[in-house]
Amino acid sequence: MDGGLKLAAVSDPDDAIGALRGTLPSSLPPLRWRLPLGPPPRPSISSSMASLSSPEALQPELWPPLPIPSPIDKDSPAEFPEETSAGDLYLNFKLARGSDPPIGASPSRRHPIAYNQMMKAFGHAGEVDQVLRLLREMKDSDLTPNVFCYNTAINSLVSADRRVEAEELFEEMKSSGVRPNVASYNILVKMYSCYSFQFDKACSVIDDMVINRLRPDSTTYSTLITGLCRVGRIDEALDFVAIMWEENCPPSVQTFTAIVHGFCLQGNLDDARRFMEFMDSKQCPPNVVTYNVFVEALCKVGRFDQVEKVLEESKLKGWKPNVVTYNTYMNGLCKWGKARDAFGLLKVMLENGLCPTVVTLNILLECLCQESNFLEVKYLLERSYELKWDIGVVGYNTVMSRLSDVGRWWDVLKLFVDMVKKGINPNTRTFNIFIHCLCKAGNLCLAKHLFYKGGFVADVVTYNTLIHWFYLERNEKEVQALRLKMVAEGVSPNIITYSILIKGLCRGRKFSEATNLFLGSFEMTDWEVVELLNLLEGMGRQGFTFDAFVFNGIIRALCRKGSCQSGDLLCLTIDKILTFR
DNA sequence: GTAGGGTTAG
Repeated sequence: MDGGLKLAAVSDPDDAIGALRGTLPSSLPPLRWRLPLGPPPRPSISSSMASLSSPEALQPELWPPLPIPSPIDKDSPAEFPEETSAGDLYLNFKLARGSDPPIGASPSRRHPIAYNQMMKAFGHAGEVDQVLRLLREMKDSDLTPNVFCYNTAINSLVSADRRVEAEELFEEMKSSGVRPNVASYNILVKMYSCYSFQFDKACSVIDDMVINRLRPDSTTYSTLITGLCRVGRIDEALDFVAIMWEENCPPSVQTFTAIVHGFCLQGNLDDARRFMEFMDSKQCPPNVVTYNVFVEALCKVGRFDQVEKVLEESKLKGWKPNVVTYNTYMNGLCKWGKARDAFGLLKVMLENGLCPTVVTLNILLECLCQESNFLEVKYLLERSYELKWDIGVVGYNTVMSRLSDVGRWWDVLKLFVDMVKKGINPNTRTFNIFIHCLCKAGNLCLAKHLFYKGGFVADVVTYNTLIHWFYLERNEKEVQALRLKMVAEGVSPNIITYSILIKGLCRGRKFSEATNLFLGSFEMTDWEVVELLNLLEGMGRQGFTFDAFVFNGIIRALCRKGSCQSGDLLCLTIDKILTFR
């Protein structure tokens, strides 16, 4: 931790944490690419096409006789009057989904609270531009946005990963005379800790809080801990747990769940389980969210026997599986090709009084798509409107993505039109699929036009897609323009970006020079640096040679981000460089 | 009565 936050080393107030720490992994992610923990590969495209060309190949047994859920009554288990087909099942689904406000709507009551409620609803629906429109509308009239309104708007920008705008709006709030409160700062901490993994900046925010006489609270620390755990820096996360105790701000189940999640992300299920036992011993037992995290990790490695055991023991352990638990379980089964078992879980959910949500349906849709069971999918899509089955943008994206994978561009276009006709707003991912589709179909020109004129906010995937295809065309001018726009828009590159750029530069035989240039353009997170080193290591094994340009570039990038002061990452890099030679 | 932290789908 190299940020400005000045925290004296605290003696660990809890021996158990200290004892546990001794067995924990080091704070940096493992040096080598981790072995994929995921499921076996998807079915091949050729088998997909085969199933499409012969309807007999459809497997109706994928839709086992399923019960009709009775109207939702959360207090009593659903009844199963009779067996029915999949279509009838969906007819009876009541999706737990509130309606979103229509685009362009304004609150009828001209009051900050009314505005804030609508802004929050738009933010929840991912309509950040609508949130900003309402904020401007307030400012343009005689209503002054208060700290709640600003917090809502900044938070929605952060959730959409529009970090530059979030920072600007925070400054605008201050210059408008609205004093940020603890929640405002916590939103910024979340941005730096959980979205860009710039922990030094997150700590600077906490410094600012203190300077402004605001005391970091449990949310502040939990947010910081969440980010650290997401990049595998569990040891440092535990340091902050110790600080929380020291500061009389005891960690909560949220704090601990973030740590369990950290272990799970590393595939370290033993420590995850031990940490859950530790939670029990601290009278802060794991709750349903903690168990959901654990169930997900078990699913990823295909330990469904263990999942069953965890569910069986739930009553004994004092927690109740919820919809997320079952969705997670179903998703795991689908990913491991156990479609039948996943569909079978619908019945179990209903028996337990849980109603499937739009997420459940999207998981099952994805399941069908993975099996390229497009006839079944098509049937559901065509009838979804009359069935009142709210498939939503995620469902459409799922199907469009898979259709794009198998080269059915025309069907992607038809679905796009279909969703727009139904009033479903395409999102960034929809555009990404569309752009990817255009690129694969050889119409890079139209893809570019859509990117610059399409009126949507591009994310890192959009940039990656276009950079990849322009590189294949050896169009360095467009690549350069995209890189500059990416920086200007505050879109952070991810490991895929680095990978594409390095591959592209190698193809252009300008490896050393261009990599150096490239490394100088971006600010990298610790995780990205480590992954980049792994990438270089892999390339080294394949016979690529590196020179001082490359290593200078990495070290300069590290120093730019301030890592030279902390030393750990720098030492790691230098160690790595020595192994390359 | 309004804002911020842990989990699921594309």
